[in-house]
Amino acid sequence: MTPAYDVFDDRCPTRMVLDRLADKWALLVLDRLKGGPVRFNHLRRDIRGLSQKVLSQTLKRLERDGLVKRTVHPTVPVSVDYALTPLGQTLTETVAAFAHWAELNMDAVLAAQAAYDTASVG
Amino acid sequence: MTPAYDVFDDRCPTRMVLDRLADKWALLVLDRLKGGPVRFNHLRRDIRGLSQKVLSQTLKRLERDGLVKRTVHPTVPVSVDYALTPLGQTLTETVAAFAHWAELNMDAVLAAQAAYDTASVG
DNA sequence: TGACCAGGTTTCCCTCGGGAAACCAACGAA
DNA sequence: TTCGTTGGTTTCCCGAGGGAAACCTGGTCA
Repeated sequence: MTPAYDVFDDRCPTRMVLDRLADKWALLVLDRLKGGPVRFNHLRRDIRGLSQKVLSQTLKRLERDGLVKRTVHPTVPVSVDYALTPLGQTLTETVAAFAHWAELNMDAVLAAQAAYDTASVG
Repeated sequence: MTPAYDVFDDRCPTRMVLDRLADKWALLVLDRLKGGPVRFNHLRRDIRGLSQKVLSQTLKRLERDGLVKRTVHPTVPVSVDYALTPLGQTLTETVAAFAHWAELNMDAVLAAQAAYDTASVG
C-alpha cells in the first residue's frame, strides 16, 4: 500500500504534528512524564527554565493531540496531574532516544563545534 | 557512573543540542539525507515549504554540530552536496522514527483533536 | 477578614524566526 | 554581452514565541 501521508509535503497534516513534536518543551515534558503522572508545579520545577505560561500552553496542546491526559483530583487545594495516554506512550522510546542521544553525544558535538569555529577563524 | 549531562538542567549544554534537534526543518533535512548525499537545490525542492535562506542556515548549523558534511565539487557550475557524517548517522533511526510516527499516527491525532474541540465547544 | 495554597490565565513587551525577493559570484554558452 | 546555471547571502519586514510578573479562582485555615 502507498503511504497516506508524506511528511515532506507542506500540505500534509503530518507537518502539523511534526511542528508540535519538534518543540524543545514538548519533548522535555513527554520525557519527564514517561515514569508516570506528574503534577503541574512538579513539572515546572523539574524542567528548569520552563515558565508557567509555556508549560500551560504546551500541556494544552499535548492534551488536544491526545498524547497527554489531564486529571483533576478534588483534593484541597485541588491538584492536577498529567500522564501519557496510550498514544503518548508509543512516543516515549523515540523521545527518550532523543534526550539520550543529546546526553551521550554531547562531547562529540562540542568538539565538532570547536573544530568548525577554529577552522572558520583561522 | 553518574550521567555527565542532564537535559532537564537549563544550564546543561545538551539543551543547546536539543534546541537544534527540536527543529522541524533540521529533522526533515536529516531524514532526507539518510539515503545518501543530496544537493542543495534538490533538498530545497524535496522539502516543500523550505526557503533557501532557512535551508542554508539549517545546513550550516548541522555542519557546525558535526552532523552533516558539506562537499563542494568543482564542476561547472559548481555543485555542492550534503551528507550525514558518522555522528549524524547515529541519529537517522531516531529521526526516522519521528517522521514515521507522525505518518502512522496522524489519524489518531486528528481524531483526538476533533474530540477535544467538540468537547470544548459543547 | 486576610493569608496562603495549587493551578492556571492574562497582559505587556521584546526578540527571534522565517518568508519574499533582490542581489551576488563564478563560469559557460549563445 | 547578455542569459542561464548552482549555491548561496543580504535586506526588509511582519507575526509568532516566549519571559516576567500581575492577576484570578476556589477552598481552607487562623
